[in-house]
Amino acid sequence: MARPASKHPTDGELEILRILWANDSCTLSEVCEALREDRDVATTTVATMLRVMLDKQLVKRKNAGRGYAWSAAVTQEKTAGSMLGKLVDGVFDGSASRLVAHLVETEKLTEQELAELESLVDAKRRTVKKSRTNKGARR
Amino acid sequence: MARPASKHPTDGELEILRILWANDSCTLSEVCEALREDRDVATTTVATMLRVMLDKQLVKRKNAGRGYAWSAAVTQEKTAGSMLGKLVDGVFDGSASRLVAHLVETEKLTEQELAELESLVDAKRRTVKKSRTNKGARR
DNA sequence: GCGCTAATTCTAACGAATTAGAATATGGAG
DNA sequence: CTCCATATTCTAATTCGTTAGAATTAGCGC
Repeated sequence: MARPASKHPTDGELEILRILWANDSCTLSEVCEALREDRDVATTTVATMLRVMLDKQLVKRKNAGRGYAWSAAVTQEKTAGSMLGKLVDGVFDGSASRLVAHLVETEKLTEQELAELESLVDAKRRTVKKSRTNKGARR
Repeated sequence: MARPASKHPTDGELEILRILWANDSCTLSEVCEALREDRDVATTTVATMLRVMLDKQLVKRKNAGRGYAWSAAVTQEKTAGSMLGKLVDGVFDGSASRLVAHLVETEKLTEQELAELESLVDAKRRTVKKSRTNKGARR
């Protein structure tokens, strides 16, 4: 009868994860320092967030001198994938290609990115085609 | 000093928006009926959600017989765009092409979609190039 | 016109998320 | 060894999102 715990990191949690992804291992004050480049935040606030994230197993920690060394417990790739999946299902009717089409149409990609993308897609098409004519199949 | 209202539709709100996007205009009971294909929900719950969404200007309504005719006040395209932007900034370091690369790598696209995508990208590259050699420039 | 049914509004409860002060613990400097 | 600064834990306030019962309103059928 109340709000369900979100299956994905919240915005605030994502902010911290980004810092940990970029740094591999941080002390509390290092996390605080990084966060304070964007906004004002109390040390205890960050400590509380880390503890909550520890419960959710979004971060992990190990003893290190006067406190803990904090690091991410989920990878950027996995997080990106699940959040992307949710967005695809939620607003693009489950169609990933529609999402990409949207990006292309709204010009969020530079000429250079479009070029890279084209060769990426081309390469992928060839490997997919090859694995299909073999035993591979899948999907 | 507490949680800020999210700038984007929540999961529950998105569920309702999807129904309204697909139907253009609904009565309360039509929304309920559509929701109940997925899960159990009380009529008053839906009514409350609609009222909250009205405050946020996610939906609008006009008088129609015994109640209101409800419809979306935001387009699917605009919503998709802002949520996509948030995801790009949040987990893909602002790089839309990295997001697409992720989709391609993790095989979320069928061979047919890859083909469509390739011609889409190709077409876009040509129009971008053309407008750049002319006065257009923009961005 | 009168009641039944559906829609709406009012009210409220409760968990999740965010924020941070107060209290406590502890490693390192001197 | 003692003190200090930092890190952590405890506690709590506040708001949002989600859920729905109770009460009220208002067409529509007869």
